[in-house]
Amino acid sequence: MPASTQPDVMDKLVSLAKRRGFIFQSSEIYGGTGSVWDYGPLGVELKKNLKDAWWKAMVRMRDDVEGLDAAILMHPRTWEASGHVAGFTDPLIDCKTCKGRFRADKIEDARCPQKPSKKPGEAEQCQLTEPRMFNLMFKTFMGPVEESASTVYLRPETAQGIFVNFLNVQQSTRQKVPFGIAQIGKAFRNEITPGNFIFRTREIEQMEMQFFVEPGNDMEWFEFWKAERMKWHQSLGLDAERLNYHQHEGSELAHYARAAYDIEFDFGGTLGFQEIEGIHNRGDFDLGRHQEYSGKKLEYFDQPNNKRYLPYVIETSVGADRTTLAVLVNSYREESVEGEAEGRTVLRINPTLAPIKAAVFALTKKEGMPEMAHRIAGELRSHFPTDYDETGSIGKRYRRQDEVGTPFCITVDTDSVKDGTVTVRNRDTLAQARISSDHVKAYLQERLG
RNA sequence: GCGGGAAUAGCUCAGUUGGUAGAGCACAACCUUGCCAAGGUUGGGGUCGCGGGUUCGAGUCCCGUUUCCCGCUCCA
Repeated sequence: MPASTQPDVMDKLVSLAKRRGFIFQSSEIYGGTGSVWDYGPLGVELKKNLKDAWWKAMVRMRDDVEGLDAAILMHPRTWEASGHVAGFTDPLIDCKTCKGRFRADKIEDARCPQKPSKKPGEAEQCQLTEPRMFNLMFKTFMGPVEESASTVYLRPETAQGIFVNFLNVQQSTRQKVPFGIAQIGKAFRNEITPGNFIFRTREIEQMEMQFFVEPGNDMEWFEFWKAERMKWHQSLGLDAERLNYHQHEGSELAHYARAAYDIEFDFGGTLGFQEIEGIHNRGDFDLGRHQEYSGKKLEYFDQPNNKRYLPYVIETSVGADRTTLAVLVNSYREESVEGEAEGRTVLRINPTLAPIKAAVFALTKKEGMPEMAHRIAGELRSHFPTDYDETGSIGKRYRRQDEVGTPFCITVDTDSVKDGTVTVRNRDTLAQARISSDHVKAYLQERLG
């Protein structure tokens, strides 16, 4: 993992996010809930725009990917088949003396932190506890009476909802392999060490696509999606030099994976490069296991070639929360303005993702300016999120909008009332254009994409 | 989950040897100005994370707890 050369803006971003209504800590008035966050008025717009951009790229623009929205609660056997009941249940051993913690199945490799030359248990002061289980899946009950209800889990990943619906989707849409199924949804993990704002949380939103291919074509499609997904992140405006691939090798590979790459983003500071998306070749592990555990055949029938096989799966899995954070980190700037003592804080967010697209100002509260500005704002609002502001100096209002990444500000002045022209100010260039108020909508639509 | 540190207004912080809380910025109203955070007046907002204890009296001392940060561990 390359070291970060980018500044650490996380603390400033946490503060800005709260002050301006992007992200709040969950249940704050009760002291907060560990590593769970709420998206405020601007945050929900930003995240929704991000999810819409993904959905458009993965589902709407492709005829070989279908959408799905599977339920969070699934049959408990799903998680036995997927390997989560076993894989999520690691017996851990603590050392009371050296304060170390080790996985019971890895204890042979581990070294005692207090006596690195020895293994835990060999160092004379080491006092090991009995192995304890840490299940990272959230467990709950289905049925009103707890004692007689069945145990169910909040899904720790969205992928299994796609696998169990593989034939439903294939048959209902008459898709032929190769094709994919995409979905956006919540997943839940009892992370032992969450943190870093919305980077690692216990309730996450994933954007996943499982692409089903004929065995033998899998690595070709793996390379295709690996490249495709990198291009997508760059299309969001994430800087190319802040993105890189990380290949999983050997013990890093998950139990299901034949090949895996992460796309990492440089969050700056001590966090540095961290995974925002995983591209995995899962082979036929999942369909094979579900076939075995359910007793239902999940094979695909290739009619022209009269072949029957379990498809291999290329998975792309991106965290919506992490990518939202990446967009915020990437766009945060503190800039000096020529001739100004105070600089400005600006989010240079891709206009497609910006929570507010335009803000309309009345230069003063006199001479019919507020009325005209309100009228323009009202017209724009039916096309995209639009803000109205008439308080404070004009410069202050520009700064307010810069801070939340609004691409365009429209100002109504005394001339506007007379001749119908307004000033449109560009967030990034600070350039001002004088155009007819009748053309504002078209002007913005052209530039917002 | 373990060890260490922290928690006072929306934000950043001050608060003396224990004596019932302040600043700057932000926010709201009004005046003024009028195209890049100008100025003035006024105002709202904190039972000092939460719960106990010691004390005549606790933001301050003690215990517990929650949350956050750092380091382990974990991230299948």
